[in-house]
Amino acid sequence: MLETFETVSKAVADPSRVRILKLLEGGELCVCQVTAVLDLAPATVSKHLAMLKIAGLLQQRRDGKWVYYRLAERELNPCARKFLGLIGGCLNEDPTIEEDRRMLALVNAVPVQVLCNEGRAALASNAPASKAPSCCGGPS
Amino acid sequence: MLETFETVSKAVADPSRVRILKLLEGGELCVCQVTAVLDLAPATVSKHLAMLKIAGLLQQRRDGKWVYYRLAERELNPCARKFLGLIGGCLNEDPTIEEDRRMLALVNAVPVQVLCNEGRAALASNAPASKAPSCCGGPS
DNA sequence: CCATCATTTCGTCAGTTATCGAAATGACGA
DNA sequence: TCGTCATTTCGATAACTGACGAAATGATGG
Repeated sequence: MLETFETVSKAVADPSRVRILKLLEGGELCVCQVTAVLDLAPATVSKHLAMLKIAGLLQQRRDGKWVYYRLAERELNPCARKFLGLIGGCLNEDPTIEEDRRMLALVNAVPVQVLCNEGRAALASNAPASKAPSCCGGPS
Repeated sequence: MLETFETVSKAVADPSRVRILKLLEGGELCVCQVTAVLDLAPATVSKHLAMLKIAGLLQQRRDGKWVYYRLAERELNPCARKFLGLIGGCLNEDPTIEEDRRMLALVNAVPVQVLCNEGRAALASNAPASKAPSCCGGPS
């Protein structure tokens, strides 16, 4: 029991992994989507996801080339359930978490295939229109 | 906020520190009492306690030579409060935690001064009477 | 004042962890 | 069957952490 608690609490005791958990509160995401939001190397993100899964906090689903992760629902681990509940009630107004949610909105506006090919570059065109002076979408 | 969460969750993500928190659910204890139960070096215990205090999970009180720690009550940190609540509902049947509680009962049966002088040796006489064959307290 | 003693801080060591790039895996489509 | 591509695993590196003994701190009691 203490060992399980340790596994889960260590999994949660890292900002990148907490950001992932908060992202997944909005529904499942594939690895490349999470990677695009966090702006980390795919290998790093994959490892974080694996750790969260081992702790019983996440579940996995494969769909073609892509692997989707989501918050564990029927997880057998009562400790993990408690931690998920705690995190659900936390950090909802944290600047980093809010920024991640904004970034996620951009990510969701792009098909997964495009995102995987282009990475964060795929988001630029849909971004807050900070540039693009000449045409398309000006105040008319 | 994320930073605070990280501090608190890292503080909780260590078995020794969780054992301390569970011990203190029974009320305040001085450093040497915690040290006797955990069977770690005083410096190590002091560091753990300091970390838990910085995270807002513990409060401190000095009484003469001794420093007493207790679970934070009026702590301003909502994150710490949530974690304390979670831990309060966890691990109550964990073998290590139960053993710590048994050891704490022995520790509480000894005056603090004696405990500080003799360390764990002060507990032997009150222990499950595994030795002491000749006199005093036989079944008679 | 000074010695004592509980606690804390300092310095160090071994073990762990987050991160990355490179290579391996595994599923899809030609 | 073979190449492509998302994901994972491997290997290495830098930073962090838990543990300890030794020294510093700080309050008590003579």
